[in-house]
Amino acid sequence: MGVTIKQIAETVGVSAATVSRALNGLPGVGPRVRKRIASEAARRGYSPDAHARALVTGRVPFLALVVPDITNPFFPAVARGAEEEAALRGCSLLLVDTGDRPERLEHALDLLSSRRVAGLVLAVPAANGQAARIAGRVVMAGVDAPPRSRVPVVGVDDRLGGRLVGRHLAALGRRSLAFVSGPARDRSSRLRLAGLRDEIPRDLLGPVSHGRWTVESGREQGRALFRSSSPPDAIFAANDLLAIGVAQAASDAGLAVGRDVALVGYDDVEVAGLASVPLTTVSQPKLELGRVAARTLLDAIDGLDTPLPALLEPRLVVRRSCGSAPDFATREVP
Amino acid sequence: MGVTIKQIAETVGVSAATVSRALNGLPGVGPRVRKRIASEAARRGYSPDAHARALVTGRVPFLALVVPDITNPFFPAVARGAEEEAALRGCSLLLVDTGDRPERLEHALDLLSSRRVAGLVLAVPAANGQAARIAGRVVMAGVDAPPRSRVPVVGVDDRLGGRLVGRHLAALGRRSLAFVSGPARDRSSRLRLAGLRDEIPRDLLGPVSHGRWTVESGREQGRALFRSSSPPDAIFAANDLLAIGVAQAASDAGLAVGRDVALVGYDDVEVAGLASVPLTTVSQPKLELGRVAARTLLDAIDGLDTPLPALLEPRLVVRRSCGSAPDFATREVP
DNA sequence: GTCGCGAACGCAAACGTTTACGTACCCCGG
DNA sequence: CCGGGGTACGTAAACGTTTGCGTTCGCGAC
Repeated sequence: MGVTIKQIAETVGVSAATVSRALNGLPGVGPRVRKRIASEAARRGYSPDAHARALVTGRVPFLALVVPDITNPFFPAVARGAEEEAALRGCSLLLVDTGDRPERLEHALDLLSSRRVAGLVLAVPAANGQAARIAGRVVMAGVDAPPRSRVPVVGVDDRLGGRLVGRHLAALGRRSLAFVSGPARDRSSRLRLAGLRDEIPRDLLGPVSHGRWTVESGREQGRALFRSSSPPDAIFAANDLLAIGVAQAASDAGLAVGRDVALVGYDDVEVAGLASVPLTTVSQPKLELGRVAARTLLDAIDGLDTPLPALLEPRLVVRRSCGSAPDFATREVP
Repeated sequence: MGVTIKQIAETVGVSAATVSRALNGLPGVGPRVRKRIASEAARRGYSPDAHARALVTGRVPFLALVVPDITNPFFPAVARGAEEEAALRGCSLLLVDTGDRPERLEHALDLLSSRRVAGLVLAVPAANGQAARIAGRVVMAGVDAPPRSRVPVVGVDDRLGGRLVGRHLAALGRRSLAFVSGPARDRSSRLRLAGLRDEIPRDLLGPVSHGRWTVESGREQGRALFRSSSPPDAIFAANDLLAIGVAQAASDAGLAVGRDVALVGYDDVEVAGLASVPLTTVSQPKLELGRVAARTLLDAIDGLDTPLPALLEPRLVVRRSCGSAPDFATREVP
């Protein structure tokens, strides 16, 4: 620990420059000296100081992933994908959990300007004012870019996801379909609903309600639905947690999910497959989201022509909450 | 971006040293110059280059958390705790997901020796051979240290957790208790069983079985139990995923969890509270685990007298899988 | 024998900070 | 008026690398 290039140079009897070249595999050093340097470096357990190197080369071997809450089952997979891709390019991954505190996002931007990281993968919304400071070193993952900014976005096609659900539900022959959702201002809410509308007959769609992206909110919205005079016999929840809440409300009302009411979620978090009645849902390619975001970012940093914003494809996972019952197994629909 | 201390020094008309002192709040610079420097720095958007600073001070503002699989619902909370604590001390958190590949652990150790990070929080087991390279800059979180190494450990008291379950189960008046567990060689399996034994009458404990820490394994072990001639009426699963699997097996066998069979899990991952019948389980203080681990590590790095290895206390969370039925609410037992 | 040329290596500057040390200056007590 | 001490600054070295440029040397071609 703490052995420098100079020390190696001294014991081998060459200059520091030669050691540097030898260890980096650059030409300009003879095979004999190269061997001696290599073995001496290995013997002393040398590894180059990253900061000195970064100082002169200008390259920083770090990316940061900024998430609102790593505890939310959606993000760990994104993190894993991003880390894998970063590792492929010799980078490590910083994790910044904002916990919805804006100061933490500011801190992440500071990481950039102090050159602690080479780039940022933002999985949280950013304000316009911040766009200027981040040009070329940031990509958004799963969230919109600040308006009128040139920040590349990689996301998942929410409208397509909605269409997949619509197609599936339309084929089921239910009479009344409700849409249970998160905040009305969230684009993903709106796009998933729009996709749904694309694929179902007009008179099938019943009540549309909004709330937060939580189990509790799902339970409340579900309760309201089942209390109504004409309760729906099919429900699309724009989120798995909401769907779980709706399932609880159904259970409270004495209704059996899958028989009395068809239920579809969104996201395919782990809970979905393990719920009391396994949830039919739309699976987001979370791992790939992280992977593509990291790749796009690294390309942008390396000055490659920034590829067009990418829209990944979600997948419908049919389980038992709509009546079809392939046991606990998962049947996928392309 | 890219404005240096010298440039500021030049436009203000002082030396670089003075700028450095002013910006760091050190004495030795008059109030007038200090103001001018501060405002000029703010105007140009200066922030100090982390690598140059690290190079001369020797301090690195990074910690790394090494986990086997960030997708496992146990670790995100640990990460969050570690990151919060690190942020309090001005450090950011690297995430290394080994995916059980040993080379990735080696890579994490390389992070240390190349001084990319100041220390490591290891949530994966390490070999003895690696202990030497990491002295004083590593703490283990939730796993054992390599044998005969002086690496500090912060963990959760598994035996106490087992005792909590034992006490709860003993008070229920069941006749036959089975223990369903992960690999027999894992210490946590053994300790949780030992704690259970501490608190229940000898003749209550029935079959003890082992497998992997997965839902499938739980389902298999559960199936075996319910097929036997004298099936247990209480089951302690050493892991929530196992418990979920056991619940599935019970359901398959036509048994109602909470009535026909009491079931207790371990870990309190999110699924536990959302399962078909909410799971009574032992909650690990995951957030605190990460927090304390990070704190211990930072103290050790700062040369403070390394505090004794810490054992955190788990908590019993009573839900409905043992018969008591406080709705979906959670009643905690101290 | 000389010229030239490439290979192998050394020299030294540079990256952006921090910090020990030196120096000028001011103020006050003698 | 002089000396001493404190304050406000500047100078320069150092941290560990990388890299452009120069030097030396050996060797083949003429």
